[in-house]
Amino acid sequence: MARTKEFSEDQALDKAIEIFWHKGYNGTSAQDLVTHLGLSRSSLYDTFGDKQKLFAKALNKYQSDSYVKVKEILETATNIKDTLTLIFKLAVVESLEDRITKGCFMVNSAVELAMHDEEIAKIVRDNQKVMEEVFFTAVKKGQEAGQISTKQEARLLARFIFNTYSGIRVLARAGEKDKQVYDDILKALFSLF
Amino acid sequence: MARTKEFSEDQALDKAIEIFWHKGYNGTSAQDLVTHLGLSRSSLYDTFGDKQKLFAKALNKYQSDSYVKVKEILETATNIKDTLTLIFKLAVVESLEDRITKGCFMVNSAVELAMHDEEIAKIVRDNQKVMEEVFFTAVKKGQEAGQISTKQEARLLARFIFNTYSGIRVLARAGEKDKQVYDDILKALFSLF
DNA sequence: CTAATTCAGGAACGTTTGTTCCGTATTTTT
DNA sequence: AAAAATACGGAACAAACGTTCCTGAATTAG
Repeated sequence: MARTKEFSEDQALDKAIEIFWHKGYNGTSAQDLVTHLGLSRSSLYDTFGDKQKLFAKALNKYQSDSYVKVKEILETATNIKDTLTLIFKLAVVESLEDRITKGCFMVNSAVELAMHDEEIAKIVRDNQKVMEEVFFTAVKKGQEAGQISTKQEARLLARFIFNTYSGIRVLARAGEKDKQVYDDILKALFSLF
Repeated sequence: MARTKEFSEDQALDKAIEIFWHKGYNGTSAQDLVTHLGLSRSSLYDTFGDKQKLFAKALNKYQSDSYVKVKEILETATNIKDTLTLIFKLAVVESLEDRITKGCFMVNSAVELAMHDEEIAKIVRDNQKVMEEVFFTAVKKGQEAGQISTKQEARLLARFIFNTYSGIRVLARAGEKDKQVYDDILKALFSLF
């Protein structure tokens, strides 16, 4: 029927994630998107609708990608406590290294947009729900295997893990570069397990 | 020499805190400021310079006000653990009640601007420093009085308190309305004390 | 009362914003 | 080969942006 797209929609979305992650929704202009995605304005609008729709699609992809990643890691883990430690240590390394996409795209979007955009708010809340569930399942498994203390309920620990993660990502976004600060937080978190 | 101002600069700043807190920096337009502060454009710019300067002044006032408040409460406290519990329970109530200025203005600003505005980044980092110090002093006092466990170092606990607070404020900003979620987080936090 | 000063309101500025439209190139189907 | 359909680049759009300037009113000092 017609010409084929010269770009991959998925790759374009990854580029959109990058620039929105770095600059936020309101901080990213249409020109920024054209430049960073390497598409013309028409292709961009023909493919994704408008800026808000593109943002929602990008955030959805980010949530899906990161969810699948964490879920897989935890489901194939033999020692839950060690694996959780690994996940958090990786988050710390990322926080200290990355110079562009600091923090967490989901946390940033929650703070900037959840109050003002119901579609984004729903993505954020859904992410929270499924992430809590992933942690919950993992903690439960860890408790049954005797790797995690049963002093606290699995639900409570799952929620606390998620909350601590959010805090760390804010810290990273604020530019905290002292590894000791992160390590203290991790030490405190894992003292509960 | 001349006419006196018809408005209080301090009250105007409080209004600026409100609107910036609610909408963020990039989400707040000059017209929003004029409308919400009740000043003319000229008065606004004559008094505060420009939007960025007004924001920085507003954030500075917010940090100063909230710092003084927490510091006073903790310094006059007879039981540190109970007082910390009270502070966090109040934060939860605010998170559940407030419909406008959800979350924490400092956390929101850190996420939105710290990477892109060095002046704001400095305010955020300074706030982090002094808040950690307030918590540190309080925890230390609590440990010496036997109100807080000495199983963890005071420095570590102070950092963890701050981090958990950030997380809670993100949760509130995301629109979490389930009190049980907040209570679980608080229960986990205080199980460390 | 006059002069000096600073106020407040609103028009106006040039930019930048997000979005649309048009002309052309390219590919696929008939 | 012709026709249909879509991608592309860039010009063009109105609206909103942050900021400045101009006007006249108000207040105080001399």
